[in-house]
Parts: sequence; structure tokens; C-alpha cells
Amino acid sequence: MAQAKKELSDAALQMIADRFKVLAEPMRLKILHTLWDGELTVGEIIAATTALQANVSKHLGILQQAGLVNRRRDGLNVYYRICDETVFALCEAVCASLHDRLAAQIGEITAAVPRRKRA
Amino acid sequence: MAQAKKELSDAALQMIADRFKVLAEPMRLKILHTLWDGELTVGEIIAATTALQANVSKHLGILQQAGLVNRRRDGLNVYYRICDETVFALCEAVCASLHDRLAAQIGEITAAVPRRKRA
DNA sequence: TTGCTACTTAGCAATATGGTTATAACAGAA
DNA sequence: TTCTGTTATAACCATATTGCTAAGTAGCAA
Repeated sequence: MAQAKKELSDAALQMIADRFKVLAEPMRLKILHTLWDGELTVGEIIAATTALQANVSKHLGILQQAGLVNRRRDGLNVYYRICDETVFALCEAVCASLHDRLAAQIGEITAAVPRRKRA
Repeated sequence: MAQAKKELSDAALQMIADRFKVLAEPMRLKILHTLWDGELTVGEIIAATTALQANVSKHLGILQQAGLVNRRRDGLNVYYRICDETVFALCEAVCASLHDRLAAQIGEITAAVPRRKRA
């Protein structure tokens, strides 16, 4: 998995960090989650997230500027969709990692707990 | 790639965002980069990153709390190493995505540039 | 034009974070 | 013990970000 180390300039590090930063907000993840199965209008995203319209719009702008979602106007509605496939892989990798970590912690604490009704 | 959508609680979204947030700082990425090939002491990391000792120590603490690096004391020195393999995959996926996006933008702007010495 | 709906942007307050400096804690040697 | 080298923590300042409210823009219909 771990390839040989390559040189990384400060500019490159900044770009990578910026990409992670876009994904580092629960509300943006929630929005991406609503878009998981396909494109939606802003109104539909607002309804699905129960967030204020101005916030959703701002976050969508950030996601678009990062190149993660695409914008399409159709009459009064604006449709957004995920256009960067790595979003799925990134989120799933993080979820898997978090799961593994918590599972390991459960194992450790379980061993320390006096048996009460360990199934 | 995109699996069927699952339910995600706010707590889950927060955990995922927190993980991304840990990776969303250039200095932490730089530290992880120095650890790419194996464990190093704090002093070695400081030398490799040319950052202040207090910063490196603080960032290492954040990385450790997130479960991304491991801490091992040996005499006066403390060794850190990457202990979450997903770090590699995440960074490489982001780099690939950034590369693709920039390459696409190059293609678009190239078509708009009056041919000067397009090789 | 006016009016309506859908969405975006501007400005503000509160919170959070990173870098810096200074100090503290830890481990070993003398 | 004292001294030294290594790492961690505390306190502060400056910056950045989020969510909120309010105002503005875009497209369509009458």
C-alpha cells in the first residue's frame, strides 16, 4: 500500500490539505450524502438536510469550487450532483478506518470490564 | 464505486468530519509525509519539517489522538510511526483527484489559448 | 412592467485553530 | 542530588470558519 516517498512542495501540501478541509465539515458531508444517489435541486437538499437555505447554498458553493459537485440550472431550479468519484472512496475509507479503530477499542475495554452479561 | 446510501447520524457525520479535519492541515500532512517510510523520533521530524518543536509536538498529539500515529518511548527519544494504513490510500486518492482536475483544466485552457508554441 | 419562486451573496457574531513563546515534565548521566 | 537533552503542555494572539439574518440576483409568468 505505502508507495515510495516522493517529494512534496508546500504548495502541494496546501492543495491536499484544502481538499481534506472541504470534506472536514459535517454539514458538507451531509449534503454529499444526500447527493449520493444522484443529482438534486437545492430545495431538495435543503429539505433533506433540514438546514437553512443560506448555509446550504454556501456549502454547495464550496463543494463546487473544490470540483466535488457539478451545477446545472434548469429554469428556476439548480441541480447539483457529485462529479468527483473519489468522494465515495474517501468517505468509505474513513468510515472503515473509524470502524476498525472503535472495534479495537471495544475489544480492549471489554477485557477490562468485569463480566456482567457479556453475551 | 458508489454503494447504496445508508443512514448517517449527526454523530457519525461528526466523527467522519473530525477525521478529515485531522488531515486538513499542511503541517500535519508534512509530518505524515516524513513518517511515510517508517518511524522517526520527534527530533528527526522537527529536522525534516523545519518547524518549531512545540508545533510538531502539538500536531503529533493530534495525530495520535486520532489514531493515525503510534507513540513509543525509548530513553530520551519518542518514536512515532503511522499506524493507520488508510492514511496512505486517502492521500493518494486526493492527489490523484487533484491531478485529474488540474489536467482537465489544462485541457480547457489550452483550447482557448492562441497557439503559440503548443508542442 | 409587476410579482413570485428559487437560489446566492453580504455582513456580523461566536467559535475554533494554528503558530509563537515560555514553562514544565520526563529520562538518563554524572 | 544536579545537570542536560528531549519532548510535552500552557497561555496568548491572530486568523479563519460557521451559522445566522438580511438583502440581492436570476428566471419565469402574468
